[in-house]
Amino acid sequence: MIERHLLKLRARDSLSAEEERAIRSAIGEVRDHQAGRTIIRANVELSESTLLLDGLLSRYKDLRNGQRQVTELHVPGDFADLHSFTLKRLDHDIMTLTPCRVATMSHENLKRITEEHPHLTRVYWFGTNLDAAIHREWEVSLGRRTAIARMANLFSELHVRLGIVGLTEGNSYRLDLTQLELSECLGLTSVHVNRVLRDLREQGAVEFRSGRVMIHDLPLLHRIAEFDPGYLYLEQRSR
Amino acid sequence: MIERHLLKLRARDSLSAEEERAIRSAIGEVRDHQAGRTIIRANVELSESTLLLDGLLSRYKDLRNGQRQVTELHVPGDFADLHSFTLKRLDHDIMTLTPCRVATMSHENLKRITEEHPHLTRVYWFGTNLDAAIHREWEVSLGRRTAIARMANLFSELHVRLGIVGLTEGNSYRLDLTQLELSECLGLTSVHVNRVLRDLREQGAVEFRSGRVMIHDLPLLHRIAEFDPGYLYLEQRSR
DNA sequence: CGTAACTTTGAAATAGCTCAAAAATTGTGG
DNA sequence: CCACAATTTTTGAGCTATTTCAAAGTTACG
Repeated sequence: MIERHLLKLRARDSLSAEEERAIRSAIGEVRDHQAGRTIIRANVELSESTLLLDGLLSRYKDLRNGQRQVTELHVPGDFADLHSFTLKRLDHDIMTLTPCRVATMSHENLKRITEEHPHLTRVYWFGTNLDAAIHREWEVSLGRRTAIARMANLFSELHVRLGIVGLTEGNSYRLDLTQLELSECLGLTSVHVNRVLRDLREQGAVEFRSGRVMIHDLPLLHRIAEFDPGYLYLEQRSR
Repeated sequence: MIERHLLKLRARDSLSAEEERAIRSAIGEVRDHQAGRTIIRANVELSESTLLLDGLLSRYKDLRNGQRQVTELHVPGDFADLHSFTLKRLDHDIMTLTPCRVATMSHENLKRITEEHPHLTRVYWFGTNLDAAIHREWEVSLGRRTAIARMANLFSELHVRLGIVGLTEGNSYRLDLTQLELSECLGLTSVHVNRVLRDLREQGAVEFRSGRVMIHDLPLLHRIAEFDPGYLYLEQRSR
């Protein structure tokens, strides 16, 4: 059930059997949500964090004029809101982009982990710091990269993150987003996303159709993106 | 010495005398740096975190074409790289924008804190989550806001953050940045920053001259920015 | 007091946006 | 499995916020 979560954690640090047991016993209820539901609202006091088991989640903020900016996408194995443990409430909403299965971990149980498992605490702290690193890379994309490089970056990032949890088939993966949703990640309009996708397709780098990303030339994609996976911290830390 | 750091922490959570003592005894060496120096380089293994006592620091990433994106500014009382404790290395550089005084806290001492002070650990974990919240708000600015709203947001954010640590004089504060440096925060060119600053000045909202921000109409500034300080988590959490 | 760094302004260029409509795809009830 | 409504994708044409390039002022300071 939490296999993908363990895969994600073990891609960066070792976990003892004891720690794995602690995680398993901290997990609570499992829930299913339909696509397109806001499952966590900003500014609501929270008493549990949500672990994504299956599906795609989006952290986003809406502006008054109706524009939306997605600040991070979550793939299976990610905590959607581990940060709510220390923040108590969120500054953004979280919604399902596809049908999702999630598990909860109460803040009470997380507190127990901080009291009994210092190393596991650091592993989870690392997890939220990884989210921040992803935010930073997105800031760079949004602030400085061209539309095509932003798109290429997003596809590259998801290729790595989904690969870690076994959700890629070689250079291809499911990504059930509309072009409008992509545009909300990239700070673009959906019309422009459409043109950028055509451009990437015609260059022979990637194809995005019917909810699937097919990378035809990974080095080219990385070149267009100026992609450096360093910010995903794939190396093993030694406790 | 670490008074501003304590002010920042206590704006969000209570600290026991014991915890304050633990922080004080974890602090190491104090160092001074000239303006314009990169004091922490991406991808270098780190064994200590850096607490900013005085001055302004910038987290930034450079692109191959020479463009730069700043991902966060740090004010006195902030840890510049508390995240290096769990990340071990950074995905970005950190430089001084003004002359700075910093103190170090070794990762060894931080590790001891995670083992002996679970609540203080959560307070520090909160600190890195606050940085992530700031990143998210910048993503929204960079992705969706107009140039003038971005500028107004940055001035509003710094007004709050500097206020917490006693570095504002009413609606005015020191901000020793060039227009080029501002543009690197906002994903704009320095030419456009210049025009936006004129616009804000002519509207009677803010004036930025000779390293000082003078807010003439705070409600107007907030209105232009669509500023909501919720993401700065100013309320007290109850342990 | 000279020089480097920074700010300001102008004019032309452009990446990405807006508006609008057509084409394709997907989902649904019968 | 079909028909059709809704959603999504695609394309076109004109527009605008911001950039680029260039040069002139201004400020800081060694």
